[in-house]
Amino acid sequence: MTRMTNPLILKLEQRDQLSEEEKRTLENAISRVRVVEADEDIVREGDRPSESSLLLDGFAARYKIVSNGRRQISALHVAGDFLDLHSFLLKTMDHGVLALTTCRIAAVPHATLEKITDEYPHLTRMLWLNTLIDGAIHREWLTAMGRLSATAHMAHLICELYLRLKAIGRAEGYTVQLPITQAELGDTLGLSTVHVNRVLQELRKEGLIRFQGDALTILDWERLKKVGEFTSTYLSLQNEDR
Amino acid sequence: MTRMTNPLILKLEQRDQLSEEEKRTLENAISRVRVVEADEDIVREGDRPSESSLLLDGFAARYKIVSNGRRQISALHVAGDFLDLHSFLLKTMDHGVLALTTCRIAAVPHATLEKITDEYPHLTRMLWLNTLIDGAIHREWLTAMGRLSATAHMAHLICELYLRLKAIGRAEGYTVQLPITQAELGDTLGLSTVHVNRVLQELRKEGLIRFQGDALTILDWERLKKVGEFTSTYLSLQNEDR
DNA sequence: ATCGAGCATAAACATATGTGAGTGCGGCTA
DNA sequence: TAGCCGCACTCACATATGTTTATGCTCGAT
Repeated sequence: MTRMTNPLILKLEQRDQLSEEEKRTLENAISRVRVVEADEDIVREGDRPSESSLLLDGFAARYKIVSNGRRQISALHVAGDFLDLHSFLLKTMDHGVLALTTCRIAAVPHATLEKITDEYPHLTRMLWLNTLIDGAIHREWLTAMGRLSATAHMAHLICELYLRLKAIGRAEGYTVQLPITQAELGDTLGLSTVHVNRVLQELRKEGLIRFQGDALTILDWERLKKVGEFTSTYLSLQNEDR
Repeated sequence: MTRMTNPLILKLEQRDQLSEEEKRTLENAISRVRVVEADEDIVREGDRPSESSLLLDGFAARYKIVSNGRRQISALHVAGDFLDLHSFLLKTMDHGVLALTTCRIAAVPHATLEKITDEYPHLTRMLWLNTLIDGAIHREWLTAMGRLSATAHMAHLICELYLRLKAIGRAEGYTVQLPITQAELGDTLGLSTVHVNRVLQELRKEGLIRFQGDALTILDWERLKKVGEFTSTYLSLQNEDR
């Protein structure tokens, strides 16, 4: 993996500058890369990982199954995201992580993370920041789920995913590849598959999006943002001293 | 404030041991204590705090207002919780924090936090852990909101609050003081006030809880846990090396 | 070239939860 | 002591979303 293509570094450098040494440290932190096929578990609930998984390519989801077999997805992840950085300190996984598409995953040993916290304070803060952004996204999803209509919630999610994909260079104009089924979107939004379909029809009919196959195009960014009551503050896309 | 009563230290020591020096450092981190009355804002959306607020006593909530004036509470906080530790690295508040009761609040300057990250790696990890637990709670709420019935969701919340209050020594047997109105519970669960009332009636009728005034008593812990599909893993109440 | 699997879509119907408009209690405040 | 205000609680009715069942694509496998 060359430095230029490491999506984690890309992600962090949008939030603050990294020194050459910090970048080198991050690259050396990766112990091995594996491939997980779509629909396979990357980490399971109850696991106590000794390393954290960094998603290099593909789409993954954190999820939980409740008693009647229903599933809730609590996070969607794209290249550059850590899938379970929290397991470094939380130890036991309270949810599973699933590959939505074929995923390339790098392993970062917890021992290495501990060493980073001992020796590289600023890099430690940047990793901490990474988990704080996850938390900010959780809060935003909670608000959308609790207080927005299904349509607004979907619009909100689409805005977020578009910006996150754009931030790692995976948008072409207003089009992104989003290989996520309507059932998976339902599990993300807390909706039934049928209702996801209704809501997508509505967004299409309103001329806000096009979504055929995996290609999602935002046709009217301003109106979509308005429908989804979306503001991007919580994604911390600004470069600041941290 | 004497060491014995510092609820943050109490909280962290349940998760891992702290050295005397770490405890002293935490205590010295507090620059001043203020009191905020019920229904006042502690931090506002859009603020860029230069210090983080540690709740010493009282109940507080993180919240967001959406366009039609509806409110969603994304976190409930009790003594020992940081209300906006994340603002140390996220910089801009993407939500507000509100006092639900009279609150005693200690200020911890971000400059002090930065110094801690430079000099005390283990203490840094413990603060990071603190925010990771917030994140774990968010994920659990997402699952409950998306995939549990209103009744189960309420049961789940009650189980969580009971354990969190017990963990800081604020439970008497199965009774806790919970000075939260039904409207606030609705904003937490994403429900209307009317439905909160229905759901509480049901839990009472089932003999699971008693809730008069502020006193909440769990009458049948096992069945309440079952109704709310509650397991406490996500609260990280175990003591481990971190 | 055919088949099957997975997925998007549709319609009819069911229901959990929301809305609007009240009542009444209990505790402050004057 | 009276009056008010916030809060718990109720009822009748409205609706957003769920459920069940089915159809027909599309694409990969054989």
